[in-house]
Amino acid sequence: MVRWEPGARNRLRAAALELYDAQGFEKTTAAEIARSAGLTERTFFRYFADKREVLFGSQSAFEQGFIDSVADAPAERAPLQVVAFAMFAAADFFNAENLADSRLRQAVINAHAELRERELLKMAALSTAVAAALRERGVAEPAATLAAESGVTVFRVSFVQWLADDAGKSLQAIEQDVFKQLYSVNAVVVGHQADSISADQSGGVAS
Amino acid sequence: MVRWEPGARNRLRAAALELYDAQGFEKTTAAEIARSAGLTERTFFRYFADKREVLFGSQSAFEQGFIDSVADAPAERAPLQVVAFAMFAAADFFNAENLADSRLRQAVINAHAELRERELLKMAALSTAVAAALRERGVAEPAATLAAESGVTVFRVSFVQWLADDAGKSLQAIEQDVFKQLYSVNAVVVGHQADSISADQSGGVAS
Amino acid sequence: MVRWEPGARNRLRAAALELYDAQGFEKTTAAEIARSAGLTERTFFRYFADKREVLFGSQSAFEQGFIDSVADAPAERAPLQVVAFAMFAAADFFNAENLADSRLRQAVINAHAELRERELLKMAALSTAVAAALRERGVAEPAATLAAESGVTVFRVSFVQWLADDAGKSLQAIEQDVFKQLYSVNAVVVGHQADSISADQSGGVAS
Amino acid sequence: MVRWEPGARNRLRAAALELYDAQGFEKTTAAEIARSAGLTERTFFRYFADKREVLFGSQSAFEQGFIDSVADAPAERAPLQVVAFAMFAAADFFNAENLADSRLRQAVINAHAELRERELLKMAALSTAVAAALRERGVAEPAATLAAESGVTVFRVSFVQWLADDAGKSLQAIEQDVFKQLYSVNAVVVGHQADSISADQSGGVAS
DNA sequence: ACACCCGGGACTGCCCGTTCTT
DNA sequence: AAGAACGGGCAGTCCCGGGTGT
Repeated sequence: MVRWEPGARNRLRAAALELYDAQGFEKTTAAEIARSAGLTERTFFRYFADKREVLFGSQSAFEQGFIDSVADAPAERAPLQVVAFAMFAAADFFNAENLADSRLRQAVINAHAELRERELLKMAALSTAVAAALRERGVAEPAATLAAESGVTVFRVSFVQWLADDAGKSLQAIEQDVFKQLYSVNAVVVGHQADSISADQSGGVAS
Repeated sequence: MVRWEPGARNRLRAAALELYDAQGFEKTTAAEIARSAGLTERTFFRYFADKREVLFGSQSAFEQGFIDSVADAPAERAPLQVVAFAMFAAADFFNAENLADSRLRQAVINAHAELRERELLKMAALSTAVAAALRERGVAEPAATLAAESGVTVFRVSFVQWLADDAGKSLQAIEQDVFKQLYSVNAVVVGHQADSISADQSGGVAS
Repeated sequence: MVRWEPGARNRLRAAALELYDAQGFEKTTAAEIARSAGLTERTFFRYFADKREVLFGSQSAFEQGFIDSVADAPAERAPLQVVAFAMFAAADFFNAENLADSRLRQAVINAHAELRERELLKMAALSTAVAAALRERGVAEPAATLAAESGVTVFRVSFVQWLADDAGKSLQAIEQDVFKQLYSVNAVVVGHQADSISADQSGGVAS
Repeated sequence: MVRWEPGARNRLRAAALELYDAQGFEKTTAAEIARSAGLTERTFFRYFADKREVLFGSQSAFEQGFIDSVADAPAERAPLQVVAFAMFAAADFFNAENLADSRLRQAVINAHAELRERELLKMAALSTAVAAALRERGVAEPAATLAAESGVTVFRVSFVQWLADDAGKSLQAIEQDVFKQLYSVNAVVVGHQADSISADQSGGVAS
């Protein structure tokens, strides 16, 4: 007898996802979801803080894994490498088995600005937590925040590719590719970038 | 053609900011804002799509400047330098005159998750637009998105510092510093980062 | 023990009828009705789909009785007689006890086109249901619809007379009279009506 | 020389019909109709009292013809025959040329209860006017009302058939058929109907 | 005759508190 | 302890109308 996850919660989540997909997020009322799960609207809101949260509550394991892995990363790594390590470690929360579910969920989110907002908030919370974990490791600001944000950006870009990819490439493999791309983007001007930038500025933005 | 900013809009914005600051965002009703501006709730929603938008509608000039500057950047620049150029160019939308306003506005936003959500959405829209502008310049994906996201991240970190800074340092100057930091974060492993990362992974994430 | 006074629905209905009568339907706001019943506007709309429906929700027992009696009518009756039977059977929903209420309600309805619209819709729904019940008995179209509409028309005319009548005549008795009148109206030309009509037409509408 | 495009009313009507048909009546806003006609919402309401009226304003010629024909009917006719005469006379407002338009319009009306309400009100007004015209001819109540309602019912039933008919039968011809059916419905019990009805009642509704 | 600005009210949906029942 | 029943409060959208300018 599992007390932790009552059936009601999952029934609500499944009903919500299906209805959001079928008729759109805004056209689906909380009462409708509840009815479709055999419950009342009031009960829906006892399980989920709001109509959006029903799509976001289940990612906490991934997020926790990401954050914990920052602490568990080998010492002596540069901040960005620590984030990469954690990101790779957490990648197997998304695998071939839940690819279809992830695609459906993401399609629903992408279709509605309200849901995008919530997703961005979750991502921002993740990157804030990662930055905090980096500071715990002794990384100073703003390096911690920059590394954390960069890592989360790589994850997002990779995730989109993973969903779109039909060749069955793993999320981890994609992350590695994207990470290399990030280095390329930054490496172009390596060595003199800071100077060239300020030089640029003095000439280019004569305010 | 838009003739002139109607006074009603500005009165509503000012009233909203003041009330959000004084009693909190959620405790302030739209009717209250409107009344305080000498108008009705109905008029409030004619000007602003929702209660949050009243804090975000006025940034479009900055955003447009940012995006346009991407197109106007000198040729032969690396993507990240283009973004930096645009960011620097747009920085003077925030100056000593509106510092106090910006601080107040940001304090209100930071205090409420709902407003943070909207801000994140605006930032995401900005970075999407910047990425598109980069692609117009011939930058391929995912480099365009990575550069755009990195640039917007730098802007955000810089903006926070600018608001916190009491020494009167300009936003542009701060942006230059943060940009250097971003290069540092990425440069640590320059030359062998990609290999070291994949090597890391094969040994480090054998879950 | 009880947090709210019971009978919210009835209180709302009573308050609405009184206010509609006193100040007119349009000049009465839903918020006003609710306030007058010790409730909020939101609750008013939870009980009644719209501001008009508050005057029409309670007739369903009568309508159901009307329809059911069509099915219960003795076999071997002509369609119009079946409808008459059902109409007579349902007549005792309106008696001396609720005459005053019915008069007040009807006065309010008659005074406002919006309410007349709704009443007509209810009557149309009734006659549609009666026609369907007739078809269940084997009556073909368009006879079923014509009989149902005729019956409902008789009911309406009778109802008006019943409300206006000060002699205390029962609705059923009036219905019988009106029904006879309907036969008279139709019987005048019995035997040659169809021919005379078409003949009429060829000569009469040639212009 | 003309400052505005002429025919605003007709443009609005056409735009409304198209939008009501394409996306439904309720999902179409007045602002949308106006925009689609190159006008403002305010102008829409200057032409049409409400959103429904845009579908009903053009029938007045038919209604006037119907009513006038009651007065013009040959003397010495029974009330129901007078109504029939008028109905036949007015029938040529609906012909093969406007059949398609009528079908579209009716499909839109049938799809929305709000529009059905308004149509019923127009029909009720018509039958009231016809009854008044009959009284002018010396017909007493309730015969006038019964005859008028019966006639309008026949028209409605006929109109539905006309719209559904693919054989190109004229409205007038259909009206004649339906009128015969009405006589059949009433004639079944001719001669003893009144007595049998009251007898019925005394025995049949005693419960 | 049309534009724009604004008010006012109907109505719906989200989200919440409390009470009663199982 | 879960859930139903009942009601409140506010956001937000739409219909409709008045007023003013051009």
